[in-house]
Amino acid sequence: MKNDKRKLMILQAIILSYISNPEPVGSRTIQKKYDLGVSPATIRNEMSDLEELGFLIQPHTSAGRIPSDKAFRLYVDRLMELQQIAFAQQRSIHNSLLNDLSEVEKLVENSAKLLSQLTEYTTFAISPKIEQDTLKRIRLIPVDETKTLVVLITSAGIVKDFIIRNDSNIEENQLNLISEFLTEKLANTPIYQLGYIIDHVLMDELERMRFSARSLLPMIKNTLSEINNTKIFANGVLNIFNFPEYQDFDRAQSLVQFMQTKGNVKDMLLNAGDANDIRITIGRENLYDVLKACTMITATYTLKGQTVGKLALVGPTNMDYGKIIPLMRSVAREVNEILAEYYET
Amino acid sequence: MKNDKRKLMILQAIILSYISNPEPVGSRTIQKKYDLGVSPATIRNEMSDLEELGFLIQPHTSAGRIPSDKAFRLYVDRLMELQQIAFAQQRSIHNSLLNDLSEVEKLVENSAKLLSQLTEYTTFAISPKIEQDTLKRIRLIPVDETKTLVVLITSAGIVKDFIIRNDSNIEENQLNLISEFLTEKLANTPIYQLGYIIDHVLMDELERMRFSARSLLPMIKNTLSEINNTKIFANGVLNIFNFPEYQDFDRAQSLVQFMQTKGNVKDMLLNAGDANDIRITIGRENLYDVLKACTMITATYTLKGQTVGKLALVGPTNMDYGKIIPLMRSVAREVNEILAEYYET
DNA sequence: GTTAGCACTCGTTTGCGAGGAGTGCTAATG
DNA sequence: CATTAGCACTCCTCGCAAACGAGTGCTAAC
Repeated sequence: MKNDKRKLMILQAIILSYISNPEPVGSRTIQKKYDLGVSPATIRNEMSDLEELGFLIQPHTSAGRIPSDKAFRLYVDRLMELQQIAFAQQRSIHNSLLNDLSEVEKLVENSAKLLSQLTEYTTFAISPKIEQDTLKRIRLIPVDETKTLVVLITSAGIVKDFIIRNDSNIEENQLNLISEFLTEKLANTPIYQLGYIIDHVLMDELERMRFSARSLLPMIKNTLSEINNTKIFANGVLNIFNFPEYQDFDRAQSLVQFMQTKGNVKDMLLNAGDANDIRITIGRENLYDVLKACTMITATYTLKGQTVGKLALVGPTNMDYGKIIPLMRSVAREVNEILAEYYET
Repeated sequence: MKNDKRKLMILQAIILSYISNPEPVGSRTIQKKYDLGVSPATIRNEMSDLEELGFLIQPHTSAGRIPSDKAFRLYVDRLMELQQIAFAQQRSIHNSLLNDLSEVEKLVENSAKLLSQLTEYTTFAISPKIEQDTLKRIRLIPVDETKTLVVLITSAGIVKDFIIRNDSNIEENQLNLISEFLTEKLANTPIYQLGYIIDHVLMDELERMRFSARSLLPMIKNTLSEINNTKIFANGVLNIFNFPEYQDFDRAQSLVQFMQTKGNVKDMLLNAGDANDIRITIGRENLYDVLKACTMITATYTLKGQTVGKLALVGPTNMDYGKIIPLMRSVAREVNEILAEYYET
């Protein structure tokens, strides 16, 4: 097979045809659209061989053939030509991502949204886990008599804030003192350890220091667990209805249902594994049943060598890989570069 | 009509049947399911009258009849019986909403999400506009050498924060001084005026005061416009595919398309008008063409007499009003009570 | 006024034949 | 001996007509 150039050419022609028009491809179509210098009969013979080899599937006797997952895998690995991204588009991706750098989370969210717009497929992103990150600064700001804003800044420059309620009014000065105290005590502590430290180390100290605000600490501790929630961003879930494999209403809906459930998507992304480059899983290669008619492409965002987020694209197995892959790569690369440039400190 | 009790009973029976099963209702069905003590022939005569009066519609000669928008309007206004909400459910709504009180925006967002889960319909919420609100406090917090977190707190207790970049490192002390200065100067200024004041009043003063941070002000001003964006929260847009009126793929998709566009939804909600109680628009009563096969129910969130947000539910015209309306009322009432209790200060 | 009876309407389902796209086999060809 | 023309065969799709049935509207009887 590896050396049978004509078979590969025919397979490629079939795949190209199927990508641009998701219908079974017949031998005459190949001859007409991609003149390979042989007659339909010859092509038929080759197609028959390709089917035996598992690269083609015949929906029924008198239909043409469609490429199998195995064929797309071969195509992606060896046959495909990646399209060049236009400079203008590259630039527009870059600028679009620079639009909101306020938080890593925003950047990740926007990258997924952008990719969905560019490809018209479904995309997901998972926000950075800050558990491993260490605290850099904590600040308490009065909102009103009964509410206090807690702002956490991690060493990766990620900002998290939440509001807690106090039993009684606390003076701004007090809060400032507490902020300094907490920052001093908690700086460089990994986020996931904050709760423990607050419980076992700080509570006593605060008492001794006669801060009036001892009641604040448990509130802060309780909310800490929530901010650790990794967020899932989903875009263009509805585009699934445009996938050729999902013209069947019920199937599409069950996939949509799956995608709507954040837990599923989270598992899916976390299971996708890390990789330097993008990673492509085609059809049955996917772990999840509902995805076995889709191709998923994932990329990893890293900051200081640590994985801080992931990007995933879900599309039909007959997507235009030559176009989609460079787009995905481009978005992922830009994000990683921006991360390095603006958040490395 | 008003006095024709039997007609009303028959109409009600037809509506009930159509609510539980969205298919044209025939005279025999009515007789069998809702024994009214008369024969199908009699019912047929009445149905014929009801059709003439505009309450029933016959899809075609040999089909049963379906209730018109006018019929649902009558049903909602005069025939319907509201179901009691179970105490446990009431309680679960209450608790669910109390879950995250950190921001008014969160509360509003969660209320819509909750309502969508409870009803399995599509819901929207629009977040409070803070333009009219006044600034209470502004605080600058260093994130790292090149980034500063700006936290705004409004007098309604709404917190907005964003990150700006500085040209050069600014000492924490400096930032504290600037925070105090800005808070002093800008407190009680309506949010929408902040930009103007910064430009025309503060720039000079800062200069005189020799703060090193003059460059921060333009950045703050530029970002102000963005945080003013009223946010739209949409939930369960996909549930539209379950509406009986939208089994047609293209129609459903055009509605979904409409709903996905935040601008449309924003207009829709703002046009819905304010009201103390919920407001129901059925079918053609809706302004928007795409909604003319839907019922929209809206509620208003108020704080200190001011509208701070809105909640909307979009479902099929044959929704179970007796169940949905109490749910919607309950969620809206809970939110308003929580607003009054926790944010009134 | 109510109702049984019945002819009539019209959408839906079912079955069937024609049409057509495409294959696989066979035999001829260079 | 690989290639190809020719042709029978398969099987899906489309269109159409007949059968079906849910429901109506009218009429005549109660």
